[in-house]
Amino acid sequence: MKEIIKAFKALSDPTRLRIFLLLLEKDLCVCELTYVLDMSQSRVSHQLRLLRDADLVEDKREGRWIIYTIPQRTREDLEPLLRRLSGPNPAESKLLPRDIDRLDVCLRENLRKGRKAEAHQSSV
Amino acid sequence: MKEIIKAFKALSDPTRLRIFLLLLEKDLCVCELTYVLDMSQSRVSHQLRLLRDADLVEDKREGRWIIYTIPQRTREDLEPLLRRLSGPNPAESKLLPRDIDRLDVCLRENLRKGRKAEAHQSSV
DNA sequence: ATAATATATGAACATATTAACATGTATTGT
DNA sequence: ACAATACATGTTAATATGTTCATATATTAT
Repeated sequence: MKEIIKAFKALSDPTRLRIFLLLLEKDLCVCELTYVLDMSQSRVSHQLRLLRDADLVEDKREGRWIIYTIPQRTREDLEPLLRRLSGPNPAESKLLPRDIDRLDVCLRENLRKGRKAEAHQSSV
Repeated sequence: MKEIIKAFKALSDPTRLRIFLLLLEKDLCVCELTYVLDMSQSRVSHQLRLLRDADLVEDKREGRWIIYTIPQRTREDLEPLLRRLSGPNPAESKLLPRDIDRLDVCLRENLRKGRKAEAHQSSV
């Protein structure tokens, strides 16, 4: 029962739910999440820790980055519920449009490898 | 997204999760819940309100009592998840043994109709 | 080695949540 | 009408949570 509560609690905060929904779309490192969410790195790290403590995400180092992932089991447990819960169209992701946009930008500009996305307003 | 958060938040408190799990087993009135949980009536009422605000339970007056129910839709959404989440045996209820016991007593003694369970320690 | 990048963590503060207590309302029984 | 039962609600105090700021650690590049 403690584990159930931890899991629900972890997902009952807007910041963490946004992170979780983003990770459902794609594995991401902290700096990518920081960019997409437009929040301080420390804030993102803190919340990632809680998600990890609740066993909702896993992390693995990959060179300089630490990539966060949702384990398959967790995905199977929660994805169906998230699709069903509230909202007129249960099929579509519950992500904020804003987060979808910034995730797109982040992936197109290859934030992780290229190190050139600091000024993402720049040239084509 | 706000609704999702409300639902998760509602289930992320031990008191409310216990109530929810009890209601999954059987529709109950406030005084039955108060007895089973062994808590103050006001505390139970408060928590029921939050569950209701999160659309996780419904209430209907029935004579002197107000019966709390989990709507079918909600049941379908959450029962599978609760069965899967953590615990060696996903099939069994996640209820505390203590709550199971007291629920049994409560139902055997017919707390609602009989008005005789005040001193449940009493005679046969 | 040193600097730069990526991430984690600890302390302090503000805010939100929970529980206890007192009290209010609605229904039933006499 | 009155008392008793069932339930709800407002207020306050204790506790938990989220965010920020400062700082620490780990990896890579030079």
